[in-house]
Amino acid sequence: MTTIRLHDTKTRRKVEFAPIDPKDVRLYVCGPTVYDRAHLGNARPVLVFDLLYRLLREVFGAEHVTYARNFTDVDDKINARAAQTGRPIREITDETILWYHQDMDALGALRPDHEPRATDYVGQMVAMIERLALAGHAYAAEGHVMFSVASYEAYGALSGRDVEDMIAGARVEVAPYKRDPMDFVLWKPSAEGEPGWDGPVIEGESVGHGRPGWHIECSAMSYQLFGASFDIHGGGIDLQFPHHENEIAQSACAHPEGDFANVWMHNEMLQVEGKKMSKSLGNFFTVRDLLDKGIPGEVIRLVMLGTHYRKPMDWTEEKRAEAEATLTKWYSLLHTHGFTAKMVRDLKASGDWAMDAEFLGVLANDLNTPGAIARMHVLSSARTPAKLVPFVAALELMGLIEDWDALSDLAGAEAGPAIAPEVDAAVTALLTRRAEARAAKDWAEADRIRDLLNAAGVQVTDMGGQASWQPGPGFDASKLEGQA
RNA sequence: GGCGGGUUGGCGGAGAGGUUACGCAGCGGAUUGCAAAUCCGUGUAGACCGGUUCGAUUCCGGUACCCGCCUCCA
Repeated sequence: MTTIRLHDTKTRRKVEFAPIDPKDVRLYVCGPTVYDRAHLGNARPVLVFDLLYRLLREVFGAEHVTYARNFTDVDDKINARAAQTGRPIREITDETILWYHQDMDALGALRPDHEPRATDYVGQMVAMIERLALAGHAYAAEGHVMFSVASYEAYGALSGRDVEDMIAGARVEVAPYKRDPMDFVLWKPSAEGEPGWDGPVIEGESVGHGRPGWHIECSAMSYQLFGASFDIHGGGIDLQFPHHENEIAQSACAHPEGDFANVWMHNEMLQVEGKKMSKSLGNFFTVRDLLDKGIPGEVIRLVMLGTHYRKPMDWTEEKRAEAEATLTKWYSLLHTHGFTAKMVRDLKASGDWAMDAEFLGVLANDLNTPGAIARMHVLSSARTPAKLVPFVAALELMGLIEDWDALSDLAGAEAGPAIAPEVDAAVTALLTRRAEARAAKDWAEADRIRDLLNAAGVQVTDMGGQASWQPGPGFDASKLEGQA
């Protein structure tokens, strides 16, 4: 069996991945707060952990891996959006979840097995908060329930921080209801009109109407779905502190019988043309923006996987173009070798389906996707359908082809603007004249016609004595007027 | 102020203490009437200064620069 090695943030070392139960490998990833379209940065962890999910399924068997990714559907940003638009919260979160699914589906990300919504687990959160209070790790104050950081001595282990240092840094929020500046909210009161639930009962007294703090949801939901110990917890590096540190504190104190997550994985951030993506710099865009511009999801996916997940990744126009060229080349290659949905099905059924061991080994080495892509380039140099099978298997594992019936569309460059019949007729007429000139070996005239067409952005290709054409960059039919 | 990450050839981007990353671009060649496409060949780079070592781009220390987190954030 392939050995998977993963970089564990907590120990800052690469570890051999040994699941608690190989028949039930459990992966939890922090999902989005659903108040708006997912931006490109949101797509990075989705794609990184989608690939981890696929790798785990490949190695342990699809039926032995469970992937959970939450939706945070209770949050001040959502409340603000509701207040600002006058729309019901549930309508906003439902709509955003729908968008999220559409956009991530377009990137070829598999749906997780569980997508728990925070609001469906408030009861479990309340129970966990009460449990923490009973064990002396939480206290009620002014309608809030706070987690007492001082009660958990291992606090800071994940992010390598020292509580004393952080207080010295003086960037912690001081609030009157905090016993200690580092303490964080488990439950907070809701005002009139804000979403709220009956709060936990602490020392025989109800805390009152309110809503959960942000961190508790992941602790409660992962416990409900996976139990006190599970294998991998993932998310963006920006969540390492405080979100994940707080999750650990809550889970470890509420369920000291478990280990919570054995391996912690964090992806680095995304930049755009060398700069942090931000609305003020004007380089902020959503996944939908890119898709609407005609950039296929596969292209976005290949660009993302072209940088190792633990390094900052820069989204650039140049990378987009290179990824698009690579994919078009690969899809055309398979198309010309006659790959179809049926052929792939038959290959899988016949036992001739084979995963390249080197490819899988590279990928299993802490999800080295750039290395895996490099290996795919080597595998793609095979020139018979049978020898291309390892390449095809790799392409599938990378999630770069979901629907083999779409191969011909993918292979034939992106469907450009429709060609008007009169333009087609004009080009064809010129090509006919060029064919006559070529037949007469009048190369000067033949090249003159091709130059003319090239000037209008028409790409002429001579194949097997036949000339064909496609609109290329800078295609402008008006330049052909009067030339036929 | 605290914590962490990065610096690789023209560009992107990996692994590995000593032997080809890979892709794009470029250059040379095959093929083609010429092109396109394709194929073959071609690149000794590793911020700077020290140290360890028979040998370091790869390990250790320092310097410089860049970036992220510490506040909602993937």
